[in-house]
Amino acid sequence: MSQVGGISSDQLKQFIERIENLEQEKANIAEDIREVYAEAKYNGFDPKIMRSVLKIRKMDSSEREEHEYILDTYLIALGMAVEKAAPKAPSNANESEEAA
Amino acid sequence: MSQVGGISSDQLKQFIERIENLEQEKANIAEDIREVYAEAKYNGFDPKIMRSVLKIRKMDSSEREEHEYILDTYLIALGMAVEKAAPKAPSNANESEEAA
Amino acid sequence: MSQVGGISSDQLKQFIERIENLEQEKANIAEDIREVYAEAKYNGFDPKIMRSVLKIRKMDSSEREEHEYILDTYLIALGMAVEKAAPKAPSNANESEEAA
Amino acid sequence: MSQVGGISSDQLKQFIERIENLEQEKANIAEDIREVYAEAKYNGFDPKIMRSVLKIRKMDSSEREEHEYILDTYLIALGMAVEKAAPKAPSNANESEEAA
DNA sequence: TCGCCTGATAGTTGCC
DNA sequence: GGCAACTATCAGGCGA
Repeated sequence: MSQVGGISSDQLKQFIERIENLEQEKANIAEDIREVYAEAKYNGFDPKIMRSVLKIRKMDSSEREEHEYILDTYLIALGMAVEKAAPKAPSNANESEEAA
Repeated sequence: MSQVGGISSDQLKQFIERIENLEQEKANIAEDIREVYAEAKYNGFDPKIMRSVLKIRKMDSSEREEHEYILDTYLIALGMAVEKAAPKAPSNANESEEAA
Repeated sequence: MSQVGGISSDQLKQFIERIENLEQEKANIAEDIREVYAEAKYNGFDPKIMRSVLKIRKMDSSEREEHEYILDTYLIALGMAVEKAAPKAPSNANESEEAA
Repeated sequence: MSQVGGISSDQLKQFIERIENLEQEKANIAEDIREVYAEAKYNGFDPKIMRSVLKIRKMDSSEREEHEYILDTYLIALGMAVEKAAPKAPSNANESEEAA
């Protein structure tokens, strides 16, 4: 007896359980990721910056350029044409900062 | 001259500032809320419990529809409103069970 | 030479890549889940209802503690565990009642 | 009769209602913000970029520089020293990515 | 007081 | 292309 009101309850159950299993796997991996962040943090890396790095690596360069181009246009329009961060000479920009 | 890079900088500025103002108002209110909690705490009320009360009261309004929604779901799952579940091919839904 | 700017680039690279791999696995599983939904839908099941079922099953495990939590909250609110709620000034708590 | 188990239920009610009102105001403002975004979008502005602009305006410059400095350091350590504002030569920007 | 952790918010993605 | 669900990020609250 697997027919209830015209639908196959067994089949539904199969689908439900497959999804539940996959959700569980996904949750496990999310947990693993959190652990890696924690480990990295313990080793002195800033998780927040790591997320920025991952985001940059994820965006392909064309996408990144497109976004930055429009953003620059907006900032210029607002009169905020920020000289972003002196990309040429970061080495001594603020060495005295923490001396870490 | 309010056109920069093909966009209206004045108009953009207006939008940005309106949002910033609203964000500021929102932040102020959040601050007010924190103050009320602090005041309540000072008067001997446990903020954690207060949050529970708020949550419960909030649920009370949305809970009913949620419950009704779940009830409907059950009814549908029981085939009492199957037309919603399988509009295309309810008649042979189980036949394809093994075929998949 | 794995020290750049005072940090271990090798170690950082390890962390970044571990996370990227895990993220990839997670994305794959999310994709699998979407496929299961699609397959179920193809077989006549409403994804929305399936999500409800999942939600209900998930609640079933956490529901008990949630209910107990709400019950506790009510008991506390009713003063049956007041020591937690108003340890400092329970005696005159009501005097300020009208002052507000 | 406003004392229940040693706590002032009236006073509690006052606090609860004040918070609920504030929460409501906050929700209204959030709604307003959404409307401004919608209006801006209707006028041809990209909401996503607008959010970037707002974020930049929100961060004070020292904070922004700090973040970018560390980020650059990480990217350099990973051999991804992207010439941020160099749209001219993106062609080999990521070649070094795997070379490291 | 610091670090963790949960809940709120913002952003992204997939679906219609 | 808009809408809705889901995910990730962030900030505040909590406990050690």
